[in-house]
Amino acid sequence: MQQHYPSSTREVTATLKAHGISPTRQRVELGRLILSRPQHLTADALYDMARARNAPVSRATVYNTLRLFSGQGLLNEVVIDANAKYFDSNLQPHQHLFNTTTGELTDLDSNKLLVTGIPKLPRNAHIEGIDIVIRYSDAAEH
Amino acid sequence: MQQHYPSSTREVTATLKAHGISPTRQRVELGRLILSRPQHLTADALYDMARARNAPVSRATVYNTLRLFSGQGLLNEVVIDANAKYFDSNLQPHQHLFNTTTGELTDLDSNKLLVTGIPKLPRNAHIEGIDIVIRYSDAAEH
DNA sequence: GTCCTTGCAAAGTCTTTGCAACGTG
DNA sequence: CACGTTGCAAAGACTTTGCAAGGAC
Repeated sequence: MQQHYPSSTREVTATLKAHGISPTRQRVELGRLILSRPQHLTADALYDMARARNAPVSRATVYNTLRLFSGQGLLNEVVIDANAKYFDSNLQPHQHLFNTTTGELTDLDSNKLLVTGIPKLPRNAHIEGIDIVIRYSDAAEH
Repeated sequence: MQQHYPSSTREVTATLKAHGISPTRQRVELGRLILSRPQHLTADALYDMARARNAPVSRATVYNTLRLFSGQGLLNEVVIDANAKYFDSNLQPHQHLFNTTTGELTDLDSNKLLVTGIPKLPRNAHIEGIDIVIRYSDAAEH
């Protein structure tokens, strides 16, 4: 199932409504910034982005909106390390490639990676997800 | 290669020295608590543990010591989600099983899980590690 | 004695919250 | 108008740091 990334005001408004979120000006602005393509943003990066586009929004609203979007299934939270909490607009199952030298985070298609040997879990256990992060550095180790 | 988990004062002292860490009373106490077996502890849990054993150590020292131990390769940091930063005394390659209902975090043997399909990285890229967390819940979804 | 370590308290960072003003229907 | 939302500033959780007192060798 392909994912759609809404970019226009109208599209974002419709997406928010479809997820039970009332489309205020700030939410639509933030939605256009983060939902329009697969990407990973921190709260701070989104805040800066909004200001840069002359669509200033308070930090509180950025945090509240990200929390709301995640709760309503519009974003996933990705924790790459203790100091980097990203919100990911790509909702397809996928994995991450993290360049520890540059901090660059890229997506890997789910169907390219295969994990085998997952142990049996208790009968009532329900797997919610498998998070995979491949970390690599650019610098050669000497 | 099997890993040894030092538990006596003497063993921990030797381990610290072997890693270039001067074995002060606080460090040896904390080392005995966290290095003696494979486990995952947060800074706060270690702090509480030390107090419970009548080996009180300040929070600053707990944080500084955990940072030092990690930097010297005695511990790994594991981030399971945005609100849970653990220090893991198991240095063998392994993966994590995280029960989202109870918060329980268990280790999986590296050789049971197999990941295939890792894409080619640039020539000078060096894979530092592959972090895998399988999240599951106890509750049945109705 | 010299240098490193500790513990306290203060400062920092990131995130959430209380609340009055504001907007939307 | 009623209700939800925003923005500010304050509060919170967690972690780091400055510095004087204390400890290791």
